[in-house]
Amino acid sequence: MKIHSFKTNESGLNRFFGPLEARIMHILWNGPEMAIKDVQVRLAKEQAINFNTVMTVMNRLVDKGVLRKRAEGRISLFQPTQSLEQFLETQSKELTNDLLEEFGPLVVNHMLDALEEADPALIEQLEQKIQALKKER
Amino acid sequence: MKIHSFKTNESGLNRFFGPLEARIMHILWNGPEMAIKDVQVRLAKEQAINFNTVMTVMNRLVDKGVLRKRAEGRISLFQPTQSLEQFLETQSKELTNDLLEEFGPLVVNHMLDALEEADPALIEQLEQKIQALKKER
DNA sequence: CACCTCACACTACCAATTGTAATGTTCGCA
DNA sequence: TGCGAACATTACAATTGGTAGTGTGAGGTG
Repeated sequence: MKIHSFKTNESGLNRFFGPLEARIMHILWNGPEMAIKDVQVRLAKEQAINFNTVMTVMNRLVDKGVLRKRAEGRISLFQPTQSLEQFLETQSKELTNDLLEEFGPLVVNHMLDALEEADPALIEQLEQKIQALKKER
Repeated sequence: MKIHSFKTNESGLNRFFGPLEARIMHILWNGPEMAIKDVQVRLAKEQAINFNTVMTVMNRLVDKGVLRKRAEGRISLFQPTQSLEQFLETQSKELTNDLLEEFGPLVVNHMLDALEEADPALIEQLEQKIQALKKER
């Protein structure tokens, strides 16, 4: 399975995951390989949460392919299948492709506006890349 | 209400709508203001479909703000609140902004690759726009 | 005038997704 | 040898989208 929806009314990891899923991924991405208990304890620091709830969601994340589960004796250790950077890289690439594929020229028109608003320096960066690409040929 | 999610595993209008919703929007965007019956008849040409099913989904689309409903005597006429062009414009803009906001420089790195793959001419177009923007200042 | 039909409203059910949690099972160790 | 921790199984609730039955009201026709 994979991520197949990008939520426009959320932000951060919540764009890709449900709220509990997102908190779990956040923990796993900012720490070492962990057992369910470890995750549950960390979550419980903010909000009491049932162990089984955490287990269910984590196993679902395994089914989705974003977590890897490994048996270590009688406990299971979990870690993301991709680093956060890889994940964002993959997602942003996929979304960029999808956007271009779906909207083509329309998106090009927005890119500059969006870039300027987000960070004008990015426009420079983009131009550099275009120049580099041209030289290549 | 509005569109909250962009599906990466679908294409076309199905990225924004459920399958039946998408077919309904397609019809409404490619024809005049219509009654439920009109839409149902058109849909039924491909697949038998219950009048009430169509009505329910169309009313939900009104709730979501993508259709406008207008009483004409005892029948209701429906039409999109935005033209298809406006809708795609809005969506692509929103998504582009979201993407930049969420990923910033990461997306810039992908844009060229994506552009090149989608249509190399778009890169030209983008460069033109950058030049135009520079002159402006 | 009674009635029938048609358009619409209301309500409900199903499947999938996500959060929640009770109950059941297994296995190591005290 | 039986307890407790970790895991498995199962299920329920809310939400979203597809489906459709039943109820209501208004207009035309016999």
